[in-house]
Amino acid sequence: MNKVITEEEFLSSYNIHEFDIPLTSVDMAIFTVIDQQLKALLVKRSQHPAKGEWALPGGFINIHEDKSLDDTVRRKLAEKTGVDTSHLEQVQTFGNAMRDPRGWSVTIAYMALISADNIQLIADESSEQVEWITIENNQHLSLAFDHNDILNACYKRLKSKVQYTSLPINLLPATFTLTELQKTFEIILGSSIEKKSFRKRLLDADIVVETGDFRIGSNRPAKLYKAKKSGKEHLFPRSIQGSK
Amino acid sequence: MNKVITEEEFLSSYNIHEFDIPLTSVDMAIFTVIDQQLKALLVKRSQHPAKGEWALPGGFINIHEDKSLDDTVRRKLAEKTGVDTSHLEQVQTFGNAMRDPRGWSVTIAYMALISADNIQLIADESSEQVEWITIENNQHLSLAFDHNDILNACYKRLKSKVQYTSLPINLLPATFTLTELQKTFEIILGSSIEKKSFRKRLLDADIVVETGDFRIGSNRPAKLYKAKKSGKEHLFPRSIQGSK
DNA sequence: TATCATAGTGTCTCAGTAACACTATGTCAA
DNA sequence: TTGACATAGTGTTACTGAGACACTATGATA
Repeated sequence: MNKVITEEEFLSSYNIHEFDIPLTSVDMAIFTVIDQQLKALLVKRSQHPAKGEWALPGGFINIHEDKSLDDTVRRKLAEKTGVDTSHLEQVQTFGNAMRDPRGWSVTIAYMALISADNIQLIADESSEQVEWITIENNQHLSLAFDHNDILNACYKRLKSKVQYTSLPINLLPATFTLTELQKTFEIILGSSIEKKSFRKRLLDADIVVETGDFRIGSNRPAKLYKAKKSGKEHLFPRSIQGSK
Repeated sequence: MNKVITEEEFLSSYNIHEFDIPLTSVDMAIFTVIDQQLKALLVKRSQHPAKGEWALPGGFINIHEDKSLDDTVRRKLAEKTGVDTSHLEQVQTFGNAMRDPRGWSVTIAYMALISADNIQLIADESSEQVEWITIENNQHLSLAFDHNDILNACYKRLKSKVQYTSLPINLLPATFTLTELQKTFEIILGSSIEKKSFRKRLLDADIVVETGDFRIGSNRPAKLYKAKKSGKEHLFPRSIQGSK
């Protein structure tokens, strides 16, 4: 005969430590553009497992400190870069029995897009070195665990987003010229974009505004723009292709 | 003085049960089309917590049986529907301290698109009832945990996919007429599509082939088509809008 | 003051969706 | 047997936004 128990009774006798459950963590690809190159942040692990290997920043959820996954990710981002606001996007969750020598594990992968200006990289007890590395098509990196796959998934997401959203605007400083913005898009896209098409698309979308200032160089000054902070990422009606 | 230990030593003394880690599970929205309506599969929970409430099918990763997250999801799908092949897509991972009364928990949400023909729903020890419920815009369901949010995220993903991919073809039986396919797209999209545009788009994409058979009704017979099994979901160059 | 380099524009082409009127072909009832 | 009907399927034009590319604009510099 089965005894019927209430939810309270069930919960009071519930002990998570009795179950064989997977380890769950968060990893992130933090992207920026420096010197006309797309960069991602890597850390050299100072702790086991994979000690001494390069990996994506990340780590475990602190169930006492973090209220949500986003809290965990924002905490990790701030720990390494000091940045507290940026575009943050969940990309994909990886989970299997093999990816971590500690056993069955799940990691929720995020990508962050940040502007490189005023960034001070921070090493801490979990990482002896923190560095920007250049991301290119079809390159082979030997990262810890399955972080190659994770980085590739994030890079792929970023590349697809540059085709139909204005999102990569978050990689630039607060003010920028349209040429600088176009260059950034081209770097991610991996091909050049026709100037007029790009400008028309962008200006029609009404997502940038002139600041009134100019970037002065050794030629015609360029208007400086800033992103309109609508919060929403603009979706273009057609994807941009690039060609040359 | 710190003793330097090897990775082997580290792993041999590592015990996951010592840590405060979140519960990790998988939940899924299984979509199909029945009687010209989009349906999702719900189960009535027969176990605590949220006993007696309707919820999305899902459950814990069995770290001994499942090699990967996909294995877990496929296992859950087969347990409820008997279906073993279908379009399966990871949608979003939800994780926070509040969503489950057992404590900090993470769930990886998937959506599955299946054809409704020859489906026999299966109740088991974790669910006393299994039912298809109709999905509509802006409806309010009272599901267990945060399953409302999860279902909405999956529905949103499905709606966005119908605009620029051929993916919803997976909701139909093996053979179908173009009108039936268009109806399905319209149901998900929530608005009607211009017939010629739809047909041109679809036929140009080269993703369906005529079977040679016809659907006989009380009027002109319609050609039956089947999906070309290229495996890849076709991306249309522009999104479909719908209007009337 | 002419040259250069980069900023920014005018305008045509092209591809794919939207609109809509049209034709085609089966069933069914008189 | 035939004509109304309902749904299948087509022809054709308009519209929209990206691509191409030649053009003009404007500051620094020699």
